[in-house]
Amino acid sequence: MSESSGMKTQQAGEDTALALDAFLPYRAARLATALSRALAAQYEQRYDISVAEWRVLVHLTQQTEISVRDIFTRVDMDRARVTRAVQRLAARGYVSKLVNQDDRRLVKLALTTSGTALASELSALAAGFEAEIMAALPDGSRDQLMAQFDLIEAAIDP
Amino acid sequence: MSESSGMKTQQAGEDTALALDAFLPYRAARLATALSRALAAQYEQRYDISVAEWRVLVHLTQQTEISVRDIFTRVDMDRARVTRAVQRLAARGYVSKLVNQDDRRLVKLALTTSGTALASELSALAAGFEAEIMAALPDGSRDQLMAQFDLIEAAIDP
DNA sequence: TCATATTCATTTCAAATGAAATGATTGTCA
DNA sequence: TGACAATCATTTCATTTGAAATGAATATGA
Repeated sequence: MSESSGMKTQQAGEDTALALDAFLPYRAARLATALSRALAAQYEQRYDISVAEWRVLVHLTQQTEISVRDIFTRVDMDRARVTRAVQRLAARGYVSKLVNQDDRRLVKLALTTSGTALASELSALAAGFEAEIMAALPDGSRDQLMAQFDLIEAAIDP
Repeated sequence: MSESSGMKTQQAGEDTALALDAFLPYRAARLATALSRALAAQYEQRYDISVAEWRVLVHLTQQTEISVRDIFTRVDMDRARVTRAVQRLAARGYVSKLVNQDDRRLVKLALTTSGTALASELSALAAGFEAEIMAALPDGSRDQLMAQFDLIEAAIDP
């Protein structure tokens, strides 16, 4: 407590100081890790599923018979991370891996029966988690946030 | 291209499907990495500074003579990561490390002259980067976003 | 057709990460 | 006062990460 009342021998560049708490990249990063941690705390130990595995599962819930590439181009993970997540999921029987016969470089991924069941449980859990958080925000905040996120991402890419 | 027109042998659980593109934790993570990557691309090679180092620098711009703990409790990094970032910054002469004589367990961090100069350049670069992005959003979006982020973080913590 | 380039999934390897252990210092309370 | 708990920064160690290399398959163009 004596620390915070200590004299500052040098006031660092007042003029150039960046308000970290209002700096978008930093706040986005902080928000993302807080959300990820809080959500992961609800399923990681209970289902023994990592964030990467969870993303692959949910992605397969939306679209089945897709390749590793289909996932990592849409889901913001690199190829290696997707490959590893798929390996773990396949080893535990949640995901099936077949060679795509139309193009044998591609892998054909799909949820198994138990994978579908697991994904359902996880989706429900995730939806509940999100609903709890959104309840603390004014109505319409969700759509507003998504629209803002879309605009920001669009402003970055090109 | 033949891939996307392939038949789906199994339509995965329509009822339980989670819309990943509208799922807050996922979108926050995607936004954060996109912002972090785009910003880092502007300073990483030019100044040879990592994201962790950048955060420590900016934090020291706001408050000088602080401890490692002061940083990692506020800046969403764990102790080890802050220690390492500080080590690299100190080795290159951007940050000074002294023992706090009031409590000799604590380290007293401060920017050096060259560290202050570097932080100024980086802050200016970062502010410009952010300004470009915010220009693509309606007026007031920034405050709105920060307020929403605050609410979400508050809904998570307790 | 055949040589070359490209695409895909995986593996390799070095670096980054973070949980837990460590050593040093300070706080607490009987 | 003195034993024990708590706090701080750092280090250790096992895991995760991602860029680049690899090997297999397909596309392209002479």
